[in-house]
Amino acid sequence: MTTTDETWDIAQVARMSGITSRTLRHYDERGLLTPSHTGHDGRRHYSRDELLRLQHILVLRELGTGLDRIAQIVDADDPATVTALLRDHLSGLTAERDRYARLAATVASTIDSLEKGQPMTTDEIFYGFDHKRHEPEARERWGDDAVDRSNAKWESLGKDGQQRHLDTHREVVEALGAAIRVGFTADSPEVQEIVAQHYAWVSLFWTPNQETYTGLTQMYVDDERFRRNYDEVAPGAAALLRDGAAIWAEANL
Amino acid sequence: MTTTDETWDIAQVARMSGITSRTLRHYDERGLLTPSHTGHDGRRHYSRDELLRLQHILVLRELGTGLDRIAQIVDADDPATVTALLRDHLSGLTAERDRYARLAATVASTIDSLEKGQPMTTDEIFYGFDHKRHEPEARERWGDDAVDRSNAKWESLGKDGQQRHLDTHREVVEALGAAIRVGFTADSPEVQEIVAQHYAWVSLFWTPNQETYTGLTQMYVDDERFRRNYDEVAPGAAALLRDGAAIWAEANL
DNA sequence: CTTGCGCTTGACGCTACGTCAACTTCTACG
DNA sequence: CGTAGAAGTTGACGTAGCGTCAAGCGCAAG
Repeated sequence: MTTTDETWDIAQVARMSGITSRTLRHYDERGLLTPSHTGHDGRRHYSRDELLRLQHILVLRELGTGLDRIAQIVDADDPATVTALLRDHLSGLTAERDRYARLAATVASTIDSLEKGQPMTTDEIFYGFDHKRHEPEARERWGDDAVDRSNAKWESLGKDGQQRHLDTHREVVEALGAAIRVGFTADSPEVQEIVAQHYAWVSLFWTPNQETYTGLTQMYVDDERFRRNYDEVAPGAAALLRDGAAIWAEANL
Repeated sequence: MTTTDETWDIAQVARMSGITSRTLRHYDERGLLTPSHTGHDGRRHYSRDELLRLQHILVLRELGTGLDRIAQIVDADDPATVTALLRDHLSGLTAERDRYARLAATVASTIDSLEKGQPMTTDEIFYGFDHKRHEPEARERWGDDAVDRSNAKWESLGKDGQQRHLDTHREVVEALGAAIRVGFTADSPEVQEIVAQHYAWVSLFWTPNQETYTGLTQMYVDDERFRRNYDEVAPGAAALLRDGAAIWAEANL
């Protein structure tokens, strides 16, 4: 019983997370992270939920997302939005990694030209330097559009609709399990129908095209966390969805 | 002749580099990047030198260095400082890459906990999240201390001392070449003496310890750009310096 | 002659905190 | 029990790196 009632004061949270207490106070001020309760003397106390939310916030902050948008994202607690956002997250992380790889190449080039004293062409000078294209893209990806629309959609569903939406995903996963047990193949009309349902489910918040949809389902297979979610109903469910999605997407997207 | 007299106006530079004209004006204002000349109407014109300087600036900016410090760095045009700084550059870039790898792991962990609804321990929540340690370190590494001392040292040398310093490195490289041709081994007193000279040369601006010094000389071998600089005098010069440094550092650092 | 484009110089705005300052509260110690 | 010191609190102002007007000028085209 005592383990679930743990709370931490501002200094402990600061040490654990590696940010300053000032930042925590700032987040409280902005309404981004409110302490679970405040002592009679005004001291802030945080519980496990706040720690998770904070970690969520910090990951997004690392990616350069503004606090306003972070608030929108972490407040969107429906699974479809979270799934879509995390997918972008992961691709954002790998994109960053690639960006630094290109930067390293540019630095090496610069070293070369500095050491040799040889001039580079103007094209070479800024090669691999997508700087302009990178920033706006990052901001667009997390733009008001996508997130706002997503949140608005979710809100507009009402309590009932939200519950139905959650149920829909359950149904998709279980239909996949049933299809596997019966032995349907990815190109069967039955599985294609399930894929269509899944696409409709995802599309409620985010509209993938052929490429991104096959990429999404591929990730369900590649990423252990997602795969487990599907395969716990029936082994191979994630793979079946991916294979079915590849066929379906080519025909319908 | 016409090729070396090229100039570009602010809009062209902005397009090439991917930054805004406002930023270029800001850099002019700060004295960070002054146009090669200004038209009678006040219009800014940039030549090749400014483009190179700008690229230098932008690379540093990507790494999160402040404009003040960027100015110090790009104004330090001596090879020892540049060598040390670029070494840190490259390690900084790979560190960033690693950081994003760890972030990806954290994101995956978060996905897991969100999907499963299972609580993570407080340690797990912030695992791989060196956030606090990362930022200050980056700022420290480029801190006033190192760069200021380096610049001050360089200035204090005077024109003569600066030239002597440049010559010293030439001497070290050529001594290595001679040692190779004569067949001296890394543990020979002659090579050890050369290493001592090289260490003294580096130490004028930056004082490596055993680990960082062996790391530095290892990089001379690993990085093609640096290696070429040594090996063009005699093949194997970089490797000989590294091997000698390993022995020398263990004995003297 | 004027319209419009692209530049110019101020000047103020903004984000995400850092950094005092002045004050309260809890804990430790004599 | 009194008090010092550590650690929290709330304002409030400062900072970096530009974005974003506003107002004006020079030049080429119509």
